[in-house]
Amino acid sequence: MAKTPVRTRRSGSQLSPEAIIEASLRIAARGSEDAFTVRRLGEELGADPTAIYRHFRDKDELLLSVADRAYGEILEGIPDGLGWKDRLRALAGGSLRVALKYPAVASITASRTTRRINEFRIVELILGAVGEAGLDGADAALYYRVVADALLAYVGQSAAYVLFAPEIRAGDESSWRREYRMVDPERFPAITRLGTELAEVSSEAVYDVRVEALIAAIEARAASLSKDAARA
Amino acid sequence: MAKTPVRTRRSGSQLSPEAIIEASLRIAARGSEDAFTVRRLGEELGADPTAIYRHFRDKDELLLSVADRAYGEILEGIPDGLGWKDRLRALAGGSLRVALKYPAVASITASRTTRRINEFRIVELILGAVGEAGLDGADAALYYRVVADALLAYVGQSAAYVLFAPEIRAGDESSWRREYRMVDPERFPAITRLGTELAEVSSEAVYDVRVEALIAAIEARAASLSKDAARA
DNA sequence: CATAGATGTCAACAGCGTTGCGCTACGTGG
DNA sequence: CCACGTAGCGCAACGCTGTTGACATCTATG
Repeated sequence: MAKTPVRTRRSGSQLSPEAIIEASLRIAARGSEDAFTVRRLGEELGADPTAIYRHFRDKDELLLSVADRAYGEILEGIPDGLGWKDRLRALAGGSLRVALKYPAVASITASRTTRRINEFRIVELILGAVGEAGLDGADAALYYRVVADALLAYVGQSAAYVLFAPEIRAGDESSWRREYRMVDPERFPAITRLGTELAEVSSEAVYDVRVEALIAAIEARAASLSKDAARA
Repeated sequence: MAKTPVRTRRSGSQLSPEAIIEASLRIAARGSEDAFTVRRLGEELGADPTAIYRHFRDKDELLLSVADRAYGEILEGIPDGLGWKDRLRALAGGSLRVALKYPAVASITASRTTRRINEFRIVELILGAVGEAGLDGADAALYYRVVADALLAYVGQSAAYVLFAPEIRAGDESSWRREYRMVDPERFPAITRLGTELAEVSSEAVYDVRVEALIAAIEARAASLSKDAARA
């Protein structure tokens, strides 16, 4: 009784958590062309869809595992030896890149916690960066959350956007060139005046500004702390 | 032949776009206790679920209309006569409040464009604020997008979070007090050291820091512009 | 007054995540 | 070395989702 659950993989076993996670990433990488469903996953694995439930409690648990694998991919792209600012920039850039590579995963996981190894590594990375910037204790924790939530929210939003059906995306994208050009100039003078510029803003530029704003906020907090210390 | 579509409501008509939107908001306001589905909406209206399709092409169009109504609710809460910073703060606070009031709507709409009247008004509000701060042209457009995307992303993330089934949310929330307390201190020294502080960060504080970081970024950009102008 | 169009009901479809049952084949205890 | 327990998998099915087409009704208008 109370056998220790044996970890030895059966030779006859066709599936494994690893194989399922990799198949999930392959499907997720196809973006909006291929929905990430349990049935599609079974097809990809050449097995019955419900066989997945022998390896993961439900789709949510699978998703968290897949997400953590994606976190690993982000970490791989961050070189050693960077200062804290460049480390955060590399994290931000890598997060967006991986999120857009696996949008189906990123869009669902953006408001979740995986509680798995690679998430711990990213948390440690951010905490290290804000610590290097000069924050500690409650400040470090607060600014960790600011950075983490901001990155997750934005990459999740971007991922959800590229997941939309092409016709929906086309409608949203053209709105700056259509509906926003036909507003009443009396009521909406700024929109009317900046119509051209609004249509030309690139997502990359927006992302850059947001990442730099985060870094500046950390720097400002650290500076105000050292000023207080000097005054005392 | 090419009749002008008559706008007169039929007396026998039980439903109307307005009534459907209001019923949608009632359901959405119940959060995770009551799913926002077409069938549930029919029940709320005392009508057949598919009757909705006589007033909206599909659920997406309904959702955009509902979202724009919610945008109106945000605008109602913003008093006149505020400076640009306080206007942005009021917008941020109101957005979060309304998003958490109707999470089902906010979580889906956060990466969309409604192209409707109240969205225009919010765009005009933000453009006015960044203009007052001293930005114009491409700069105003860029920083509009920074503000709008940041607000949408964060309130969408928050809304999605409160929509999760209670047991999922409980797991995520307790993770800082469980899994994150049991990590290997050798590999994750910062997590180990800051475990207590990490568990105690409040979402409100995180939101405040993010909003102030946005405002600071706008201010910094405006300052660098006026410096350039003075130098010339 | 007749008719065309708008509105609502109903049944049904395809797709989703998930569960229970039955079969097979393996690893291990006796 | 054999029998047994069970892990792994396939199959059918359930309840849920958004959506469609056929049909009925009722109203405003020519």
